[in-house]
Amino acid sequence: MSQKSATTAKRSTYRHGDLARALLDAAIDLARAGGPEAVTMREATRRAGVVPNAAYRHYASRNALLQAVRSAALAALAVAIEGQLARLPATHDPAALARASLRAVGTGYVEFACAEPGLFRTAFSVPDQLKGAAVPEKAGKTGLNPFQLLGAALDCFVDAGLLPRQRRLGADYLAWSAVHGLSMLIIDGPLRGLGGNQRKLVLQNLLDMVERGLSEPARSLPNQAPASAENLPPDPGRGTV
Amino acid sequence: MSQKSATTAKRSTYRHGDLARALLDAAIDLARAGGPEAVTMREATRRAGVVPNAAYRHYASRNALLQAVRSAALAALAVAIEGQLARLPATHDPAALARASLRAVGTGYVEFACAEPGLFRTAFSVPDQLKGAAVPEKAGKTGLNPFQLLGAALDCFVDAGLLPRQRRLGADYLAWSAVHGLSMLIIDGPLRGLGGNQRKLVLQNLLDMVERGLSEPARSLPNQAPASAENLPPDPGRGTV
DNA sequence: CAGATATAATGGACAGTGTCCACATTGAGC
DNA sequence: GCTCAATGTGGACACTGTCCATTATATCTG
Repeated sequence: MSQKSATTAKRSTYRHGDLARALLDAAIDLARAGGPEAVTMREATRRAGVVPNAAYRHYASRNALLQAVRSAALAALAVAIEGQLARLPATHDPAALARASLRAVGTGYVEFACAEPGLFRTAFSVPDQLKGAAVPEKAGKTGLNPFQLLGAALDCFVDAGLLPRQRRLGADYLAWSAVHGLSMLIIDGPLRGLGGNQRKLVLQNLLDMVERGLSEPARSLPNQAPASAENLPPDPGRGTV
Repeated sequence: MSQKSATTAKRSTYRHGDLARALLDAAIDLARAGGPEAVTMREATRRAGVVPNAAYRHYASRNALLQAVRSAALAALAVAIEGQLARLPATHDPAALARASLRAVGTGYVEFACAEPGLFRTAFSVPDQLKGAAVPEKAGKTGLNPFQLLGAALDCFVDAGLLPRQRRLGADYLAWSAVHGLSMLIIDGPLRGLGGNQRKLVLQNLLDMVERGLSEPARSLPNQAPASAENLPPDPGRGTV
C-alpha cells in the first residue's frame, strides 16, 4: 500500500509547509461531500496528516474554518455564474443582452446548487458573521461576488431601459429570492431529484416570472423610509453575501 | 427556590407518564431557540428530568426526534398560514378572493419565518426522509400542510379563471420558490434585520411578481415528460413537504 | 391477592467531537 | 551558533450520540 495522497502522507519535516491551505482544502472537500456539518476540525487535521490541535495555530475555531470554506464556496458560485455569462452569444441589442445576462446569472446559480449541493448549503449555512461581505475571498474571477454579479445584471436592465431606475432598489431581492428558493427546493425540498430536463423547464418558467416581475410596475421601495425605530436599509450596493 | 416547572421537576413516580410528549416539547423549545442543531438528545432528556438513554424508548435516534420536531414546525407554519387566510375579508368576487388567498399564504409563510426563525429553519433542515409527506402531523387545523395550502390557493386561481388549467402544474414551485427564498434572505441572508415596514414592502413586491408570473403565459411543463432516464415527476398533489 | 411479564427508566461505557493547557521542535535572524 | 517566536504534539476535559446490561414498576394473569 502506497501512501494515499500527498496530504495524507506522513510528512518528514516537523513543519507542514502550508497547513492553513491544506486544512482549508480538506475542509472544502468535506463540505462538498457532506455539507457544513461534515466540516470537522479533527477530520480536516487528520487529512492534513497533523494532530487536531495544530489547526488552532491557523484557525481560531471550527467556526473560523467553516467561514473560510463558506467564502470559498461563494467564490465557486461566483465562478459558476461567470461561466454562464461568458458563454453568452455576442449581441448588439442591449436589451437582449440584459435579459440574457440576468437569465445567465439565475441559471449559473441554480446549476451550481444542483452540481455542488454540499458547497451550496455550506455557502448559505448561517454560522454568524454579519460583517465582511464584499471581500475578494468570496468573489470570482471578475472580483464580484454572486450578489454583485446579480446586481450588475440588473444595472444592465436599467441601462437598457427595461427597468426604471427608481425601481432598481430592491430588485435584487426579488430575483435572488426566486432563484435561491428554487435551488433549495431542488436540492433539499419537494423538487429533490428532479431530472435535468424538467429542472430546466421549471427554471425557465421561474426566470420568466422574474423578468416580468421586474418589467411591470410595482410598489416602489421608499428611498427614505418613514421615520421609525425599525429602519435598517439593507444597503444593496455593498453586496452583503 | 421552587421547582422550575413540572417537566424539570424531579418526579416521584418511576414512570414519567408521557415522556414522548415531554421530550418533543423540550425539543421544540430547543429548536425554537437555537434551530435544528440545538436539538440535542441529552438536553431534551435533561429538561424532561430523565436520564439520556430513556429517550431511546420513544425515539429511535436523535434524527427521529428531530423529524418529530420538524413535523411540529411544519404544522405550526400551516397554522400561521391558516391564520392569515382566516382574517381575509369576505368577498363575492372569486378572482379577488383567489388573489387575496395566495397573498395570504405568502404572507403567512414569510411572517412565520420571521417570527419563528428557529422553527422555520428546523422545518427545512434536510435530515433525510423523502417519504411520509401529507401526514396529519405536518398539517394545520384544516388538515392541510403548508404546501397543500398553497396548492389550494392556486386551485382557486384556476377556478376563478385567472390561471389556465394547463399551466397549473408547476405553479406551486414558482410561488413557493419566491416566498421561501425571501424568507431565507430575511432570516439568514442580506435582508437580515430588515424592519417590519420595509419587509412588508419587499413582500408586497414579491407577491406582485408571483401574481404576474402566474397570470402571464409561460412555458408549460410537459404532462408526459420525454422518455428518458431522468423522469421523476414531483407529483405535486401529494404535497411532499 | 400474588406472581409473571412486558414496558420504562437507570447506570455504565465507548467513540467521537471542540477546545484548553503545557510542552517539544525547529526555521529564521541576531 | 544561540535565541526566540512560530509551529506542531500530547494529554486532558466536557460534551455529544448510542450500545449494553440491569433495575424498577404497571399491568395482566392465575
